[in-house]
Amino acid sequence: MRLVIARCSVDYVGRLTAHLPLATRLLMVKADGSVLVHSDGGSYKPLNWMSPPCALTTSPAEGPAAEAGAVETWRVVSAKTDDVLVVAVHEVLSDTTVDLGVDPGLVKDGVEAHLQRLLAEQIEHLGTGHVLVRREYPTAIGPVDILCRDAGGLSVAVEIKRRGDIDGVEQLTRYLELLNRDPLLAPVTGVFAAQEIKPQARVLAADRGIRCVVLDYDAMRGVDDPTTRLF
Amino acid sequence: MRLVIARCSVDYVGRLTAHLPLATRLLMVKADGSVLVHSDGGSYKPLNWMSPPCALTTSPAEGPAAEAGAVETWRVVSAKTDDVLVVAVHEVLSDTTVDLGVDPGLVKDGVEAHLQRLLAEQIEHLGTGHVLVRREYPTAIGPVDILCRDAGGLSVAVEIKRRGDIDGVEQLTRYLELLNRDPLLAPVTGVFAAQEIKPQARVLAADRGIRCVVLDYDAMRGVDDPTTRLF
DNA sequence: ACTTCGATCTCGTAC
DNA sequence: GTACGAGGTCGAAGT
Repeated sequence: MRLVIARCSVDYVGRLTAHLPLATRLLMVKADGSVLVHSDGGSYKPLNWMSPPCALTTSPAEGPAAEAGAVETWRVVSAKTDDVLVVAVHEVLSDTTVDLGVDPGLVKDGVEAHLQRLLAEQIEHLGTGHVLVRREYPTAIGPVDILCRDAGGLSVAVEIKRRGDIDGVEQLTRYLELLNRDPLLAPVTGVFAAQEIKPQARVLAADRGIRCVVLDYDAMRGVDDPTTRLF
Repeated sequence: MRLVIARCSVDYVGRLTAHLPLATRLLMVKADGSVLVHSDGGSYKPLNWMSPPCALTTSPAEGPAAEAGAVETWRVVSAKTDDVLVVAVHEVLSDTTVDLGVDPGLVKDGVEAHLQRLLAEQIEHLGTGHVLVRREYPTAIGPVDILCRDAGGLSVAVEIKRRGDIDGVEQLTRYLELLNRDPLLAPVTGVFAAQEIKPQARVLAADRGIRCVVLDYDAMRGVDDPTTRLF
């Protein structure tokens, strides 16, 4: 990895065009050739960048760039598209290279899959008497997150999202349409379960006769595993 | 901005939990207190991070961390949530601080919003006699990009995409269904406008009686602003 | 290889 | 501020 602190201006041309006026920034060049332009704020997203696979070439500044005060021009060209990132380097304040090696990678826990497992174990959150049939119940257009039966023995298809948006309701609607063609299951009702449900999704769900259930992840995890966080 | 190259392990607990085993990485500490953990590959996204507003405190390693070989512990705590990022620093290979100042920021061009504004200004691209009613016309399930009336005074709902895919046609279909329930607007026809329309989207649109219009962004921008960019 | 979908999404923008 | 849609989305999992 190469880290350059430089006064520079940056131009990107690709799916959109973008320009960064002259300022002091961090230029990060990774082993795979990708380049990130970071400022001293914002968030984890760089101001501008080029994703791998790509190639970086540097040359002395020429023409208008040189006249504007640039001393070196970086051209980062995407290997697959015709995207290009051009950095006009005016002054290099620091330039260091370090070998980091390959990273062993990230281990995650607590995403939607986890929520699905918890709800399957605590299916009573959908109402007294509910019984799990199975998770990832297969259909021709993909698996339904959960299929269960209510206190009356009627089939209930459940779509789980971390954040309940309109797309999730559409998805569940398609499943319900399909499941209701199966005489062994029909009638199948729908439940849209999420940690948070957007008003628009609620409206659409109501219009389709789909019930909305808000899930409390922390409470569900608390029941599942009483060990609390120690940090 | 502070740049530290260090052998470290990282743990994040917040909306999910995540762990990074011991390896050499770049730790970027920004002026707003945010911390980014980058490896020498991947993409512009860090392996792990803490978004601002947050606070970083460092202390000598203690207990299990110290026994595992850590010399220093970084705790980055979010100011608004209870998210926390813990970095166990085992060895510092480099530690530099540089003052970048405030960045003047990015100038963008060519996104969907721009396309929408241009089409609203040049609504005649939909056909002679078309008149704009309004952009972002509100409905219960979200705003329609553009509502206008054709030469005959009939309502036309327009969905704009950079790339016209099947999803966009579905979206427009939902809007049309809803808008046509309004006796003051009905009958409402649909126009699917995009720089590029996929064949499948075209077929679906035809099936739904939706007209497709391909937009020439460069030409529309040329009318709006004749200055072109030269690279 | 391609598609689909989640994300500690981030980011803009309209209300 | 909040809510919602787009993204140069990125990335993983399944087909």
